[in-house]
Amino acid sequence: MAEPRKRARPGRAPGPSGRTSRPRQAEVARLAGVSQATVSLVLGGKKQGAAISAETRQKVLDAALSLGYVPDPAARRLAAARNDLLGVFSFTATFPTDVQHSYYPFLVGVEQEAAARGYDLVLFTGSSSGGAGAAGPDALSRVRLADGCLFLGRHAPTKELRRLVEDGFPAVHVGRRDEPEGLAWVGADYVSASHEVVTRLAALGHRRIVLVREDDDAPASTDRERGFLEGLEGAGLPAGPDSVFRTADPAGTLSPERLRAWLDAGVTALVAEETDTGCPWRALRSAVDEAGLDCPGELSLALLGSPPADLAAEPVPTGFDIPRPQLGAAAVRLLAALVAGEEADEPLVACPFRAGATAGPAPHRA
Amino acid sequence: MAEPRKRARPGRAPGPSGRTSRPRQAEVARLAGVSQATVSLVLGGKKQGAAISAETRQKVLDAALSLGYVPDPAARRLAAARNDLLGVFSFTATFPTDVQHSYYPFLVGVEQEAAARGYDLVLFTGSSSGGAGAAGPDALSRVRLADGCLFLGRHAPTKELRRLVEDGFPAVHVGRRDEPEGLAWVGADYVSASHEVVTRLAALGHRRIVLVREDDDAPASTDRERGFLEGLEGAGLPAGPDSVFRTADPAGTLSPERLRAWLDAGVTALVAEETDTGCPWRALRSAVDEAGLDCPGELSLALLGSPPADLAAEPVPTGFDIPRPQLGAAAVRLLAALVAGEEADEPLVACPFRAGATAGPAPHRA
DNA sequence: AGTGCTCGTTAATGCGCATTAGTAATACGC
DNA sequence: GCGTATTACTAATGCGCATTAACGAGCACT
Repeated sequence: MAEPRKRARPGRAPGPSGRTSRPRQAEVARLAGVSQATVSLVLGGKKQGAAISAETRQKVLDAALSLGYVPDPAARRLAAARNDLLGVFSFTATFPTDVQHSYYPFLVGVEQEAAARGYDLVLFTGSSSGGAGAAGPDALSRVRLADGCLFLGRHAPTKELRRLVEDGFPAVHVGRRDEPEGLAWVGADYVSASHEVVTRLAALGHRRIVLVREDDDAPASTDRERGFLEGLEGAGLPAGPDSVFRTADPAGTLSPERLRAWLDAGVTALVAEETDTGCPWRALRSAVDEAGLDCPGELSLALLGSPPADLAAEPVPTGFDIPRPQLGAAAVRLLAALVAGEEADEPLVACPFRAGATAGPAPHRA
Repeated sequence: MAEPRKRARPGRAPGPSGRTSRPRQAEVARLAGVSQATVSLVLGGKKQGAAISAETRQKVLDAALSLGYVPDPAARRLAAARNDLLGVFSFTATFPTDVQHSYYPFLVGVEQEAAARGYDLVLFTGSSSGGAGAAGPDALSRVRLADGCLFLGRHAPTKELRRLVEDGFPAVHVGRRDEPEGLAWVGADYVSASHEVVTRLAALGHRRIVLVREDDDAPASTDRERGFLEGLEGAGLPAGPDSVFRTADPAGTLSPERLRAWLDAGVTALVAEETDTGCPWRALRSAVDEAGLDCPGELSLALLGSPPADLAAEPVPTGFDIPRPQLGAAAVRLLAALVAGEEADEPLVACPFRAGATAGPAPHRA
């Protein structure tokens, strides 16, 4: 018969201090003079079925408190229960040094909502699974430690996500996503919001409006373009193929000359999409400055999203705000529902219009 | 002889799809014609001791691949008696809406270092343990589910922290801290950095320098004051009790008149400490503006810390930078050492001097 | 007194994996 | 030809918890 081995256990203070390891249910049970099963029933027991006398319950609670007992999340999980942990997985560092595309605003909402529902958050990182980036095919599977997981970032590996979804693991992507079929997501309603921006511009008298977007087919870009085009249509404006300008190399091609050309062609308003990097908007602003154009006067500008932090001030861009905290909160709500086995869905969050100061009445045609 | 019950297992695909649950090592073993233990050895085996023939190893790997086996992290962690989780506990929301005192810069370092060491992060929040704020007396107990925990924020409850420390739970506070004796911490070397700032000012010819600080006896404030006084002493300057000005209500008492009075008394440089709120510096700046003083010309200003994000630009304050990411990383290193049972300590992180543009040579006395 | 309850508690079991003692098989030495 | 290494693998065990069958005690009826 193998003797119980003594493994080195982390969490146990080193020898001299004489301290013991984290308490287990067994120790609580001993102290309370009951069995381990009883402890489990008392502590785990939000449930009804439990028939525990008030006296016993109290003894157990006291013992647990005095020992500072806290259940082991892994064991809880393994025993087919929940551990009240929600994962957050980003496909880049969650806290990038480059303050640009950070998930901070989402996390504000995520934290609040999770806290309100009694969940703690586990931050997983793409890179942490090996430092060398892509890691194994199980990079994502670490999230299974939690009851469910939120996914942030554009470049989620579809294949591995599909696996999680197929296994019925509760997963929610922040941002619209078609790829792994069946993956739940919450997203901002870019279509409606973009539509509205165009409608407002049209109401200001603009007849020729051009969308500047990145040359990337992320859903976020597609949605904005769709809303933009629908907006044009709704306003009875022509929507030719040259209504949309794609910038492969934004800084290079979006030149002051380009701007002049548009103006000459009758364009009076430019709409840029917001992205991680803020490239289109940045390029637009600098081109306008270089060309020496008067922004609300000669040319109206709008931004389909929130401006990057570093140029949020001064002329507040006309456009719409992405309610990121609300998005984060909505994601947590959805995830919590999935974890609970419910079938909730609340995919779209509305983006309020932001008046700003970069759009004005269309200038009278020469 | 209890019959194996069939529990509803999360992570198992629901019935109709006909999917079977994801494979276990046992299935891989069956397919490869070996035992579960062998599978574990092959798959888990970064270790040396394992004696596995190349042929068997390959069979197992093939089988695992063909079944798409991924290990269950919960089981892995349970069996390994470690969960590779480090806690992060803030005494306010970790992601405050108020962008002022955010822990973001720390988290950058914390995430990086934790990732590099293969730890995931559990985010606890003061409020998450009950919604209604203070929660039970065991609010802090939750952190025990991690292997160790980082504490952020000024207002950590000493009593509960003491409990954790006494139990040998690995805990590290970010920021110097005496209170619960034995609590490990990492902090910025405010003393040396403040000392240096004063030395530099003295080198510029300033003879009378006043420190503006909050009326709070946090270690961070105390340290700066100490460094400030030592700096004066080192430069052979007088350090009377009126060298330090405490602002109970900063905006109110730090008036332009106050400034004038200092100037009249021969003060040529003011040094403000940095705090969560940035109050002292903010008050100082606005008083100087109101008084219509020429900053580097008539009066030199220095900030003992990094400026708040919203007024980081324009005249970059002379002073020192707090290397928060490095602090976060150092905290994780220390915590990891404690978890491993080592006795490492690396408490102080140096703060580099920032030349800035708010300090210049002392004006010639009239 | 015996039968049928309900109530409170415990013993037993397994989740999926890592670990170690142990066994079978082959190689080596004299 | 028999002990001793060495190699390649398997059986058995437990991590900490949730779950459930089973059990003893008390009580109300026949």
